[in-house]
Amino acid sequence: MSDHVAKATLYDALTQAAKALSNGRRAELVDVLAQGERPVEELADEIGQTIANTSQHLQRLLRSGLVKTRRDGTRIYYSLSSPVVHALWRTMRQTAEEHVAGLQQLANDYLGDRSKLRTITRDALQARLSDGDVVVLDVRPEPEYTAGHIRGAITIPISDLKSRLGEIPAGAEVVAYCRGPYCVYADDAVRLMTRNGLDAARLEDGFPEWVAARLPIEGRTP
Amino acid sequence: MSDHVAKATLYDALTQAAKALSNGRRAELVDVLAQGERPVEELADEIGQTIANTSQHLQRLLRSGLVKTRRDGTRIYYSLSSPVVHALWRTMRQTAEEHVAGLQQLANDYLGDRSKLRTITRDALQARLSDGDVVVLDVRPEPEYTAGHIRGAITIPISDLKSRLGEIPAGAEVVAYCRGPYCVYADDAVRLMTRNGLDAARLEDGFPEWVAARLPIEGRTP
DNA sequence: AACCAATTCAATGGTTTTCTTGAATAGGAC
DNA sequence: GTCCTATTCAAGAAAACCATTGAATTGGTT
Repeated sequence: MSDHVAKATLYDALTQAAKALSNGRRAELVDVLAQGERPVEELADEIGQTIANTSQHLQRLLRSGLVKTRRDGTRIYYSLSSPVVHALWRTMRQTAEEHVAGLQQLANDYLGDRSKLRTITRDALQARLSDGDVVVLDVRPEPEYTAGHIRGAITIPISDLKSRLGEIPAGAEVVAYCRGPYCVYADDAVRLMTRNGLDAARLEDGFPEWVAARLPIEGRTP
Repeated sequence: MSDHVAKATLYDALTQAAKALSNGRRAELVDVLAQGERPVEELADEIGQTIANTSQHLQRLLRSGLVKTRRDGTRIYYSLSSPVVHALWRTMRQTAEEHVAGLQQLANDYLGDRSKLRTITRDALQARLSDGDVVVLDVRPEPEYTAGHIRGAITIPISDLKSRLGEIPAGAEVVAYCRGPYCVYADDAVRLMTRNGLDAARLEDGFPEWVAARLPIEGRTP
């Protein structure tokens, strides 16, 4: 093999990870998988695609090594191969935020106006956790809470929140969190709780970042 | 716009940076541009493509915001928009190294056997720089040396090295460096010098990593 | 103005991606 | 074994991507 061809082949291989993440649907999948393992059908539902199509995207991720699978009876659970994959996704996001034209507008279109939402940083939340005067509320779908959550958090998925507001301990401030900076669940939760007279704020970014910062968690996530 | 469409559009936009880097030729371009700005014709030569094709790849990078241009007379110089772009390229590379099957084999095919090359870490080199008993040799093409190089390094492009071996100060150990871990120039230089009785080693990775580590440089790079 | 050099543009054809649809497979329950 | 469920496979069409070719632009030089 000529040097020229060998070089081209090597650089083609070096871009495989980028190719795997260069599709919006696969990016959504990685965003969900960063919360923990999930079976194909649930993933298809999360990204709003057919099962066949989702399966093909997942196999693309599998071929490039970014995810792995585990069979349990008739179900096949997908999960990220390692924290490096989530780090790549975060770096990619950051690069897009800084350099891709029009991204801010698209983010606003999807996320809505966040200027009126009170947010709290990871460090601030951790500091207040030890004081115990704050309720941490996980509003992600139940399987993601089960797979792992912030230590001491309670779970009320956003879809149930309206009818289960009464379960939230009264008196303390509520901090809601979800999947990350581009997830709207916590936004919706804070708006709903505020309208109902609760003192609510949103944790900046989400659970995977909490894990990456090595802050205390509990649940199945190792 | 429905929420569903807005979300898909946002995630599509978030993958733009990955899409831009998801092609081997564009990855090679970023690797070269990480050394400093270069005009189109030289870039085409570096990646072994036609000028028209190189121009189109560069404009793809430009549209996604990863590079910027500067006109000087009849030439147009391309450069990376910010250090974030190089960080993305490094993270991408690292992810591929850890997860893409067969990458090690392809790297060996192109880089050859490195086991007999002595290498020195960045920190070790910096420590010895103050002692002054080491010659740092930049074997990249001249324009890249001019754009910026390790403080105190001398330049002999790999293409000229054989006929200019006499210029290397005798007596001291020589440390050669080039573009990064996937660049063969320093490898070739160390082999050539060793065959000629010089005491030579290769700096692990290359100039962009030296810059990223905020070690001393000189030349035009800010 | 005429010419030249560097770069971009536009059109073409071949390849790869992506989604859809419907059939095939593999493990579990009866 | 037969049925059921979760997932994968296979085939096809529309769109995007990529290298090639030759023409068009833009700024500089004579």
